[in-house]
Amino acid sequence: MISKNLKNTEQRKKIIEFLRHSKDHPTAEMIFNELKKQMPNISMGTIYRNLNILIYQGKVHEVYTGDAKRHFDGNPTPHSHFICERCGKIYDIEKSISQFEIESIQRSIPHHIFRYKLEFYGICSECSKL
Amino acid sequence: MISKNLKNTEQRKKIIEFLRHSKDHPTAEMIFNELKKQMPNISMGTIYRNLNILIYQGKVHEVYTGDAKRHFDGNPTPHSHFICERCGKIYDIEKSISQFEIESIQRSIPHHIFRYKLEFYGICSECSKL
DNA sequence: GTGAATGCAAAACTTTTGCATGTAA
DNA sequence: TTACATGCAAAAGTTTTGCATTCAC
Repeated sequence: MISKNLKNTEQRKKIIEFLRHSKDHPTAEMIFNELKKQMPNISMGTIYRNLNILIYQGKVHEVYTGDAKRHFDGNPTPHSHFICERCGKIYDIEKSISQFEIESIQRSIPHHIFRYKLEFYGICSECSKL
Repeated sequence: MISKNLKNTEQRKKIIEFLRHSKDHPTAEMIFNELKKQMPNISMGTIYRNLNILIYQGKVHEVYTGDAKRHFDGNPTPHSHFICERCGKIYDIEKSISQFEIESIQRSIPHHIFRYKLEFYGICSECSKL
């Protein structure tokens, strides 16, 4: 269970900050390696514990690419993803589907939608060149 | 690398068949436990090896619910998912977004879309009652 | 002061793999 | 006959957890 009285630790702040500015959807290990430069003693346990809190709070989202690792996304603006099946790279896509479509789907089901995730899979423009 | 001359083994047939008829997006372990009733010696290695082939072929899809396990979906008709954040249950949603929206997004990016995945998160009607 | 968070290491899990054997085509 | 597939067990890899200590409030 996640406490209601969270503390604003240096580690947590650094993790959020890093994810806010990161464009490449890092894994826990990538975050760990990056923050270790500033905080040599930071541990994987701390990374994962904080990521799970941030996800629970909705401040961070996960992207699964099929590479068996979780990728984390701290971009606060609504967007979707394109995942290249050749190189595994994740691209942000600004354009999303219309609110109208979402509302239409919401009306058709008895469940209460809080948020949604839209992911595209294919071959990216870089890989197409090869 | 996956061979071009796949063989139609009893195990592979049973895995596809089970997924085709399953409505509840089982994990590898659930598939294993189910098929073990008919084939007591079937192994997890076989389950995973086949699932990965079937995914590669596009006959089976994966759903990530946030519970750290992969869930598998052999429903061949186009559909999206609603994932309950309380109970973790995955519901199929028949209604999807219009082809027009997808084409519009395709035109806005330089990458080549093969397929997409749409997932909704929230609280399901069962959990709302509690 | 007190509950929350950290670092470290061990444990828990899921998924993959090596290898000898079996089997579909 | 010969690739491909299986079963078994071990290995690999990611994520979680227990515990003593530290830290934010």
